[in-house]
Amino acid sequence: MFSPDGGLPAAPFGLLPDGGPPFPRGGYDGAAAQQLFFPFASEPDGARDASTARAWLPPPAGPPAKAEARPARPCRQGSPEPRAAPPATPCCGPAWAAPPWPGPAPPAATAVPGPPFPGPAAAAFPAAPGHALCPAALQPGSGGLANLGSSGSSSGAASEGGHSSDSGDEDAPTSEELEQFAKDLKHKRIMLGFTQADVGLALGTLYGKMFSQTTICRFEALQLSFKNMCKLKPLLEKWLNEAENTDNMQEMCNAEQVLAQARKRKRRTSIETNVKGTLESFFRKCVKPSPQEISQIAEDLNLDKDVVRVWFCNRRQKGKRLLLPFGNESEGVMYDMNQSLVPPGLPIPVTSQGYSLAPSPPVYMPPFHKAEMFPPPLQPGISMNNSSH
DNA sequence: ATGCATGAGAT
DNA sequence: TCTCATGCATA
Repeated sequence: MFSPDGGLPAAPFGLLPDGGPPFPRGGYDGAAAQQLFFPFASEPDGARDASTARAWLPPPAGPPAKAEARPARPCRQGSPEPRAAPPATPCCGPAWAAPPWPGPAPPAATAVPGPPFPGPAAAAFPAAPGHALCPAALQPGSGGLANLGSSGSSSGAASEGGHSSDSGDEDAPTSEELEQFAKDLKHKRIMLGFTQADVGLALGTLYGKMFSQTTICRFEALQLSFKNMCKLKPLLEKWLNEAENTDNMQEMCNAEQVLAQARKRKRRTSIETNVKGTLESFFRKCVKPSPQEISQIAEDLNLDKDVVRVWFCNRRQKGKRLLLPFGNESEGVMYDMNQSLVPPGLPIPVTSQGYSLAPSPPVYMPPFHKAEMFPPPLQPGISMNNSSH
């Protein structure tokens, strides 16, 4: 384990004079705070322990028992995911604190102008009995999906920033609905014997926009932005409806889409734990170091500059998931991503991965305001200048 | 399930 | 150059 205090690899960085703000740059502008992420921590290990498992309890009716757990395994095609055994006991709820999303449907909804998805979902998609499951057949008619086909890139759907808080778009699901749906989806999916990868593939077959296991996983775990969740929900809703009403689901999954993604991807860098710890401490000092600073850090840590840059980007993204958004003061934290994330006095939990997870259970973070922001409460031992003595 | 990477669009 | 959505690769 890596302890930020003592164990820190003597960070030889010349930068970050212990005194003032290590990095001059400010960072998070309003925009950052806008894209709300679910605050539930979804840390790999213990981070998400029992203590946080509060939000969702197994459906009263004893979850697994639920249904026609059809033995038939719809589609098996190398999806690595070990078809989870029926959740004998839903002990695995991704404990996530009260939905941090803004109650009133945020802009996102606009992205999916589709039908209102009435509670029971799917009404819009009568699960055509003999549905050909042909992508084309399912295309847009219904409405919202059309949007998806596009880019697949963030802005594609995200660009709807505006949202005309009136008229027909009031159908943006509430956080509760999303939460419930995600839960439902996962449960039913498992009951039906599909893996997350299967679902992602099926979406491609059905709607021409395929998603990875990762995305489905994140959806179920509510680890996407509210906007993103809103965008995907209709699709998954339809998939679910299809899956429950058709026997040909296999076909949808089988999708010959063996997309030859021969795109050479940079080999994933594996950052050592202690190095991560160092990066983490830098992050606590400044979430958005300047290019020069990044270079410096990279040099000091013997990492590629891009690796460091990307690390910070990802860390910021992750950070948003761990923090409650502004404007949610009632239960949230007013962290200022510009600088430190660590409130004074609060010990910094460190995961097995050496990450400091400010709020394990986000809800526990005492609310405080920007005004009360403090200087970078660096851990004594983490001093960036290796002056631990 | 999640860490690191990519790429489009926004700034 | 950043954010955001997304995915490959891997723990």
